[in-house]
Amino acid sequence: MKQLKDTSAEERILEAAKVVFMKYGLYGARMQDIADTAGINKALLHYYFRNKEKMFDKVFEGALQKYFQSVDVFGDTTLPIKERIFKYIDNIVSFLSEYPQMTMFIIKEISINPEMFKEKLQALKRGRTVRFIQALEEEMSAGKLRKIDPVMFMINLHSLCTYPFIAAPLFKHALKANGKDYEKDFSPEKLKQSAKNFVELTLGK
Amino acid sequence: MKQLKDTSAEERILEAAKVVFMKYGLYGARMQDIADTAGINKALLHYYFRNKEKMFDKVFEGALQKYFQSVDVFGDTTLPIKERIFKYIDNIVSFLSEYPQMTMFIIKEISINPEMFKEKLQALKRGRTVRFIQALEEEMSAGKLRKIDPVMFMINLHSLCTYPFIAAPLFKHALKANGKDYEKDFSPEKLKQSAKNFVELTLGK
DNA sequence: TTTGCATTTAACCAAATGGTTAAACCATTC
DNA sequence: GAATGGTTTAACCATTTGGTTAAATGCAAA
Repeated sequence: MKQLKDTSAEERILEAAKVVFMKYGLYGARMQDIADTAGINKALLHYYFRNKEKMFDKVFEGALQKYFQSVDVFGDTTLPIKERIFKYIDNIVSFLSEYPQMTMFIIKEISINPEMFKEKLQALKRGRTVRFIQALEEEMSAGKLRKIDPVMFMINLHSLCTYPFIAAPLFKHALKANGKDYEKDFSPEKLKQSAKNFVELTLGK
Repeated sequence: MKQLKDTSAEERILEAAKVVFMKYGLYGARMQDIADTAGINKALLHYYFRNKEKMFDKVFEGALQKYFQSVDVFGDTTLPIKERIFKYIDNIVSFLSEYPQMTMFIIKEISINPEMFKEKLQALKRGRTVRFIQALEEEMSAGKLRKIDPVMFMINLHSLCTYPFIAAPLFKHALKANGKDYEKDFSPEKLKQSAKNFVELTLGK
């Protein structure tokens, strides 16, 4: 089992909890596994974070915070629409390059236990997405953007930016067959460019 | 001849195992939970499927089988390229409409325990994807399709078809704010149409 | 040096969990 | 009716797991 060191115990525990919870989820994660990964005794976990759920909460809250930070740019009304979209692409792809498991973690845990996170989710969104969709519709009506289904556009945009990270293990496997180097196809820069192409292609310029 | 009950115990167990394993994964799932869901005694599980891992194997094998069935059409060289793509879109979207959690289940379990599934994955793919990408490249060279990065195209195509199901819980939450009925935006038919538009747009006609 | 406090540990504990066993049930066959 | 064999169950068992406790350690202030 991999160990983390060279930081305070509390930090090491949180970092280890992040790793283990992301991999196994709330139910699948084992306290002993977290302790081993952090390189400390199991009792320490309970000293710093009363119990498993409280520890999970800390980890999940941090994850949500960081995740929704990428989406916040949609609400920045000082920027023109397309720039907001491009910034979102840069944000989310860079973020997921660092934490490729984040999307699955958040979605899985929410779908397992929706009640647990209702308030937290409610606090994070304040109609950002819905308002942005309205802004899209307005520009389409004004003839500044091609008229398409704005909701489907948003879904597609998120899909292009997010799924490549989720499915990376499968893709790598499916594409590994001849001598070609497919790692480069997952480079963040290529993904960003591809998503931006999609935006230009569908919204017109 | 033995009379089939409308649902035999064994079938009910497998069905319950599917539900519970998909939700919690191998480590997170509890045998008692599976037994309760199936409405039988816990010992029955071990009677039909020796142990947890063997039961999981059965479930996972079935999942893989069904999942890769959707992709098989890429290898059907009797069909023109674009028709293969369109058929894949129809296949995968219809399949995921029925089992929205399938993608996450497969990817999660593989990423947790890659060794466990190496052989099974190896058996399922025989360069299908790689050969299809070569076919794409040939048609591009022949001027029949617009010249784009074929690997990125495949990644994008899968993303558009798959991610909407994965993220449905999040999307529904993010979009639920005014009186609009957003359920229709997740209709399989709309998704298929949107993915096909993407294909036409990027590969040219 | 000693006091006080945060940090750390080994040793436990009760409950949950995967798994076993032996017996009961029940329809069919002899 | 007895034997057969697949099906079902309650009662167990050993291990794992989340959580507790009391004592040890280190360290900074008095």
